[in-house]
Amino acid sequence: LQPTHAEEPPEIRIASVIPLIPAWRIDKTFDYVVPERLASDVVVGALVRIPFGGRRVRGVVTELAEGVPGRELAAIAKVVFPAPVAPPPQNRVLEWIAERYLAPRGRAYQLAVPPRVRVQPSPPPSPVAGPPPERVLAYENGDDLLDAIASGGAARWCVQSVQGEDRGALIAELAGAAIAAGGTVLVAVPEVRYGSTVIERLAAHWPQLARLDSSTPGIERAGAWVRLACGAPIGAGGRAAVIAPALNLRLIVIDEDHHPTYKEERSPRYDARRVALERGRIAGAVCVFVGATPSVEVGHAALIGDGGWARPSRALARERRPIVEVVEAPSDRTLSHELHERVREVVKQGGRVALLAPRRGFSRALWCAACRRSVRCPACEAGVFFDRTAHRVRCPRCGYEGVPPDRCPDCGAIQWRYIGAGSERLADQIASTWPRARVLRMDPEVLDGRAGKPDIENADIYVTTWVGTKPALRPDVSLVGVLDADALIRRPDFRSGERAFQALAEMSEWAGPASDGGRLMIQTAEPRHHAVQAIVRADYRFFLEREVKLRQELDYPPFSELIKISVHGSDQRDTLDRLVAVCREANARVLGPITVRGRGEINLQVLCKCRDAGTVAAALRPHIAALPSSSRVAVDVDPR
DNA sequence: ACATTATAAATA
DNA sequence: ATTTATAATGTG
Repeated sequence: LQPTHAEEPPEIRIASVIPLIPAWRIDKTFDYVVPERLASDVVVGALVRIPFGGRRVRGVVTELAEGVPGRELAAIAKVVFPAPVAPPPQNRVLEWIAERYLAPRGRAYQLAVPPRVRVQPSPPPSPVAGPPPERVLAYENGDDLLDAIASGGAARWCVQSVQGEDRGALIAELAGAAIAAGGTVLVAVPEVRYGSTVIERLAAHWPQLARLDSSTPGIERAGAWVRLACGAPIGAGGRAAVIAPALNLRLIVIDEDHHPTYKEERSPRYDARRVALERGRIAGAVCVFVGATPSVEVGHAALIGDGGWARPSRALARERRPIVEVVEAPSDRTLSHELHERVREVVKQGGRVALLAPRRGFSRALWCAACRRSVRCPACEAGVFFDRTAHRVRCPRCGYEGVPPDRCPDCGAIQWRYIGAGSERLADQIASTWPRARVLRMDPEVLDGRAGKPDIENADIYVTTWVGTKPALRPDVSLVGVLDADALIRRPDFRSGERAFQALAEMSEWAGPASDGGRLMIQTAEPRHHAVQAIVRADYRFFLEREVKLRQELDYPPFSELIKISVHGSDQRDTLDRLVAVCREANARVLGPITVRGRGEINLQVLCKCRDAGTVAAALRPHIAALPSSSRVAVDVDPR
């Protein structure tokens, strides 16, 4: 009856692969034949090597199908990594990152790829139980949080940790709850140079902790990656930890979510906090933000009941705070009479003091190491600032700019010192005021000096800048003096209030509880500012409610989502205008353009306020993809 | 006529 | 990103 088709082509297995090539031209998948010998290893999410444009590149499998190819296909050469790096539902997170942050898919998939080293697959280690819950139960709603972790499913929580809390131990309790329920855990910590106490605490509980932070060597990171992909119970690292592989993910923890390092500054410019929420939603995991000063975005969600909020009792928060004094900042001196008296008292009693001077931008003065004279502007004799990255000197008064001289014009010495002018001068001044006190400057320059760690335990007065105050390096002090809180409060940025509050809260924590003699003195011209008052009251909610109101009035996050677009020179003005038109078409409100000086070049910049950045990003995508590679356009979704 | 270099197009 | 075909420019 039916004629037999003698040459019916047989069905074969076809894999769709996204090549790991960061180009808009390759923002799509390519089909390959799966050879019989690789049939069991080529799964969705597998990292493979494929022939591509006359060479071999790596790629990630996004789809598998049985069928008849519409054209002749090349074959997958081999599987590169012993475990899939982006199995579903992980691949959906990567696709989401490519979409939201306007990156070619190949670049987004690159995030899922471990360091380039050969590793062996490993059987999942048997899960070790965590510490029993104790600290978390001291918080309001702490029991509900444990229930949420135990029962599984997507949820978001804000854990507003009390000042002085051992967050490593607290997070270990949460992780223990997830592991006890048969799930796995990823913990992200701020990426900082001097290590993370939270990771050390976790490693103490779980020797098999998969360490992904940048301080662990590449080969070990690749090992951690494969262990997680094979089902290891817990991994921890910097912002990249939120895209690490995990099987049966139940809990994602973001430690100190206000920290700026959660924003990736290279493409794809993702915000790890936002990615964590999306991954939690997709994977059905609880997303927990832990910190003493949660960002306004996280705090606002907790405030309006979008997710849970575990917080310390008011009594506990007050018990942990230092005595806080707010004084008028003197205009003629650096130390007010009140602060001067406190320092004198403490030093007399053999206690220790920390004084904080604000750092002025990234500019430093240039000093001769021999005669200690600073380089002056040849045009107007004012002191010049030295820009280390551009290796140029600039005069703030007349705008003179030039190459720094080879040798000192006064004594001919060839050795220069590049020193933060503010803290250097302050340290000299403090030392001459209290000649018998040992004064130590704790700037990054001093800490990174080849002499190793300075003797931080053997000084009476520490003089430092905001950036020099990494928690890991803080010696015990009984008095912290903030010389100029206004430099924080008055910065020209809608997050200045938030940043000021967070910085002051850190200083409050450094001072320690009043019961141990801790005292914080803040010099400011705005003693009634809510960032300052919230520190006095040790009341995060006090700050949050006022800051949220301001954000709402100005329609800034969390009431809008931001996209920042910048183009290189003013000759790109029409490119920018076209993109702005697209944003407006997508119902974004556009501020600017403004001109921004960055590293010698002048950029044009606009800021888009969007109801949903995702839809505006989707509208922009084809236009960005079609731009010639010569046009230097940077789109930053969720800028910081 | 043929080598060298810039440019665009394709990559399964 | 890299290769490859194609056009453009240069050289004896």
